[in-house]
Amino acid sequence: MRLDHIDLNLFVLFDALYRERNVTRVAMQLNLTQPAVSNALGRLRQSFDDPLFLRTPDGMQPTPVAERMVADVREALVLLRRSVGAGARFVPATSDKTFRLGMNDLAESLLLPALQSSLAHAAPGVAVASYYVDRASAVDELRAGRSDLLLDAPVFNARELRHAPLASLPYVVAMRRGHPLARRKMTEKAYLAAEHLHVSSRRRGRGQVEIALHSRNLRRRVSMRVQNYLVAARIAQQTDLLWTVPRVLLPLVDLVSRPLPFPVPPLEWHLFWHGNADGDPANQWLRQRLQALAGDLA
DNA sequence: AGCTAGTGTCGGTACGTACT
DNA sequence: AGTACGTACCGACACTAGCT
Repeated sequence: MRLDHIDLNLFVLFDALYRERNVTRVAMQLNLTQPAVSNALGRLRQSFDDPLFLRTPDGMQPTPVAERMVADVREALVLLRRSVGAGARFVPATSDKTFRLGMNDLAESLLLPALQSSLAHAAPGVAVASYYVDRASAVDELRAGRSDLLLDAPVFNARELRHAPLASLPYVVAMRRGHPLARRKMTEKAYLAAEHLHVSSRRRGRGQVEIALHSRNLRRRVSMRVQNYLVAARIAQQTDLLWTVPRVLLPLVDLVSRPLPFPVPPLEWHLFWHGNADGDPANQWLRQRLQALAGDLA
């Protein structure tokens, strides 16, 4: 394949199709018709002598050749956009960009209301879409540009990612109003004797509390494990389960709290993005916004 | 330099095909 | 039947060669 025989715009289409997995949506994004995109894909297929994307019930799935190409294509597009000036400037007041964020419902509850207020003033045309992103696919999400930023504990060590600390959230023990343990000081003995509620979107894996207890050869009994914080709050309000949560959540729920009777490291939130997006002004702008909002949380 | 005809490219419409 | 991708064909446009 000779580069002088290929229209470089086809790589823009390739990038969009890799992200969207849908020819029709790509056509709308690029202001083309579906057949125009289909024809362009045909030219790409001819150039690379590979189908690149296969039609499946789950959309247009990339072939191994496309998978091998995508990181280089995206990197090249970032460099091109930077050098030709398109995208080199990000003007929040006039931008209609949609930022795609990966975060759980705790982060959504704590950050998105303030982010929306802040955007309404500074960037009225900007939209935000938040998704739950599985840790196993997090690096792929960022590499493919399907997500702009991810918010999670510092659990990723892929060299292609960049990250920055966002917030450090200390834990407390929360429980319903009128709970028998709400009237007195929380002791380690009382904590360990109680039944607990735990929030995690993963099927297995120990949380921060379990790790802290394990280091002291202690265990607690988790009798209910759920995947989102708003559900957990309702359960805690209606049962005697204790819920060890970041203190910052308390203003959002009708629960009382006590200090933890043993040391547990705070929940560390980091912001992750792909190295390709490191110099992207829009990505930089949103990172700064989120860091400012997270600073207000603390 | 300006005009014209031939050629290639690309995106459009219309329609076919596959799948749910 | 509805949705989505691929194909056939057509027109617009750009480029080039040849002619005046």
